[in-house]
Amino acid sequence: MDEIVIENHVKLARVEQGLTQNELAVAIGVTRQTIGLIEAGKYNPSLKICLLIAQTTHKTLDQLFWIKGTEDESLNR
Amino acid sequence: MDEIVIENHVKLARVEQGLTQNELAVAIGVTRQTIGLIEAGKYNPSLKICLLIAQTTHKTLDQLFWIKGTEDESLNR
DNA sequence: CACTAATGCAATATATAATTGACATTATGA
DNA sequence: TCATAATGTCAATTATATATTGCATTAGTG
Repeated sequence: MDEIVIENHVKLARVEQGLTQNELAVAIGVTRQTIGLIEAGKYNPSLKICLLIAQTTHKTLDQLFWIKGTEDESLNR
Repeated sequence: MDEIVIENHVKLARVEQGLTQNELAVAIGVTRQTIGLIEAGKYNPSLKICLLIAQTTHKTLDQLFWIKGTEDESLNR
């Protein structure tokens, strides 16, 4: 369960909505730092935060997050 | 960020694959208890575990997890 | 019924996500 | 160029996910 790498399009989705890291964070109810770390892929967020990011940015979970090397990786934009 | 309720179809997906909680847990590299708690909706798993469950059960994240009350809730089966 | 696999459920321990506060750096606009 | 917004990052602390162990309960199967 440890070797995998998670990639995401959170930054892309956020910018598309014209939101700053802080605005997204406040909308969801987390800290700016948490958003920054998630965007940087620095850690492994909770499902709840992922779902709230998806809801706020009008994306699906699958569009936002995937395992690096997944075959359909190029599909989620 | 706290009032929301997360629902999931992890149990359904696991049974469809003919796996026990323990087999799924071992395949993913977590504990049986972790799978049991996730299926029971008792807590809020990490994205990494969610992605590994999706990969192992051949489901998408969106098919497995959603916010209760989401309009397209009836679509993810 | 007896035996075992599968699941549920606690208590405690550990790892790590997430917060808080602060400061540095990089845009960006007046 | 100056000012400020936005982002990066770090240290310290808190909250919580996950592991571990053990035992109880349920579901099948002989």
